[in-house]
Amino acid sequence: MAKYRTKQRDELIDYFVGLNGEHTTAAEICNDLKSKGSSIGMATVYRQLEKLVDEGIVNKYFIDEGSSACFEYAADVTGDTYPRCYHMKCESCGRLIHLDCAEIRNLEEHVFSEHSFRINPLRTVFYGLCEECYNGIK
Amino acid sequence: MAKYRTKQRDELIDYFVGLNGEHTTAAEICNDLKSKGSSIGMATVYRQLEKLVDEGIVNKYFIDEGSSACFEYAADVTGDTYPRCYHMKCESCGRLIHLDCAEIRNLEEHVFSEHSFRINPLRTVFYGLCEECYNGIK
DNA sequence: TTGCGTGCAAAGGTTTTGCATGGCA
DNA sequence: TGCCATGCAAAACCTTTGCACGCAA
Repeated sequence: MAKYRTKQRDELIDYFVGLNGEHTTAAEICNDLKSKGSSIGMATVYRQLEKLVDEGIVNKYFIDEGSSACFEYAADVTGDTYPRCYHMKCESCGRLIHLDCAEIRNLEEHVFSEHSFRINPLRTVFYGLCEECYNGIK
Repeated sequence: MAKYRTKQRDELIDYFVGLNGEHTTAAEICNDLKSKGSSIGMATVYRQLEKLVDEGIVNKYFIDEGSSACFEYAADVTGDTYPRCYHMKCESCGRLIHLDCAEIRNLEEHVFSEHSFRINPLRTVFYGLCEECYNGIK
C-alpha cells in the first residue's frame, strides 16, 4: 500500500475531499489538477488510485464498458464515512444517481439468507431509466 | 436494426442457441467460429452483436473493467417486456448466477415509486461473493 | 542511503471506424 | 440495381508496464 507520503498523493486526496462525495474519473482528475497548476502524470494517478482503493479511502465503480472507471471519496470532511450507497445509472442520459434506502438493505439480507449470496454495494450498479428520460420520448 | 439476413448473422445466432444460456465474449465467438471453419471478422461480430442486443435477442452485460463484455442468448424473453431474471456475479470465482425472486420485484416497484427510477434487469448485475467463496479462504 | 514513487513513453487489450468489396432483396 | 453488410487494417480508448530519475524516510 502506501509507504511514502508524497506531494502527488496529498494533492489527489485534497482533490477528492473537494468533490464532496461526487464521482470522477482518472482523466478528469488529471485534467483538473493540470489546470490548477499541479500536474500529475496519468500513470501516477492510476497507481495512487489503486492504493487509495486498497486502503478504503476511495471507492471504485465500473460503470460502462469502453468508458473510464469512476472513483469517489469514501469519507466526508469530518472523517465519517458516507452511507454505503448504491448507484443507479441512467442508460439514456448517462446520469449516475446515488441510492440509499432501507428496502435495499432488506434485499441484501434476503439475498444473503435465502440465496446465499453476499452483495457488494461498492460494485453493484442498477441500470435503467431516470424519471426525466422515461417521461421523455424514450 | 437488421435489414438483411446474412450468413454471418445466422451463424452468430446458431452459436448463441448452442450455448444453452451460457455467456460468452466477442473474442470467444470469433475464435470458436473460426475453429469451426466459418470465420467472421471481429468488426462484424461487434456490429451484429449490437444489432442483436437492440433487437432483444441477445443480452449484454458489463462484467469487469479491462476484460471484454459478456453476451448471452435471451431465449426466454419472447413476449415479455422484461425477463424476470437478474444476474449475480461472484467477484472471487467469477461464477454468474441467475436470480429470480419476489423480493427483487418489490425492490423494483419501490425504486420506481419512491425513487423515480425504472430498473432494467437486463443490464443490472449484482456483484458480491457466492456461498463457496465467502465460506472459503477468501 | 535505501527503495518506493514519479514521469514519460510504449505496450496491452477491447472496441470502433474508414473504405472498398461483396451479397441480400 | 440499390443499399446494407462484411472484412481488413488502422484508429481510438482506457489502462498497465518498463525504465531511469527523483524524493521521502
